[in-house]
Amino acid sequence: MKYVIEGNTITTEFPLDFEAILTCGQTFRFKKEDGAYEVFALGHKCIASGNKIVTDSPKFFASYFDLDTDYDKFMASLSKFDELIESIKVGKGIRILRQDLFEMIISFIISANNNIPRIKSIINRLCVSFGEQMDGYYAFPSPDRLVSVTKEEFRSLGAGFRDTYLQKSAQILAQTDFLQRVKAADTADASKMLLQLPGVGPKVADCILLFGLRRWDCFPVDTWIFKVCSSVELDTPGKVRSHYLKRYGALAGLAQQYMFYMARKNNG
DNA sequence: GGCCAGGGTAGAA
DNA sequence: TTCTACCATGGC
Repeated sequence: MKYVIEGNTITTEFPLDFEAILTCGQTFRFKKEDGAYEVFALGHKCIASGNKIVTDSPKFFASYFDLDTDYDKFMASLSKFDELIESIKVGKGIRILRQDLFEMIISFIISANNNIPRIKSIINRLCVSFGEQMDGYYAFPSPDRLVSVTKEEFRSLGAGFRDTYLQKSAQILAQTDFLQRVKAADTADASKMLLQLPGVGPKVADCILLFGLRRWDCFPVDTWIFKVCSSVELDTPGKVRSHYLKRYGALAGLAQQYMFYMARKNNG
């Protein structure tokens, strides 16, 4: 896989599908503007279209978009499962973004029993209200900033009943060495740790593991995935999860992204 | 107007 | 251990 950084522009020699990458549910901080995507992560911004990424932070976004990873071999490996062939065809441009752990924890606590347009707007208001002002946009707020945000302030962003979860989890993340310890833990231990955060249950923990810690041996089961994957035998989210985790192994998380993307694309 | 959204929690059984 | 009621909010 090859790409070139010249000045503030990254040009890849392979095609990129930003629509697939950004709308498969792993990030909420982007908007489409004149056919291109504006993408925000932590305190960075880029404009992405075609095979080009324009940004003041080219090295950051080369890593963010995971440009050093060859996905062809993963797709070839997963293609031996018949049920995935269609969704891989549809979502073949998907890449798993390398995102910030704290940003993922807060974002996916907000995602619980919520819909994607609303999650995006709540996170946007969170950044505008508490994030550092950059050049024409706002950074994702730091743990040190969110630790002093009140329950009422979280509620006023539209976070609803998630206000106390956000407030309590922000305290833990800002005032302990939780983030460092969970990064160092193996997937099983990291999962147990994440489940102890207020507002983090099995599904949110799996999303944080996959998107914030790059643990691909996870299979988040939300309502969309459950609709597609449940059956007479697999009649609970837990059964769906363990079945596909065993089936896809170290590539389960990537497989889940293909399935999620196609499920949402087919059903609006 | 009821149902749904990238669900989790507390309390009951 | 598993089951239920409840939790804000906006789009459909």
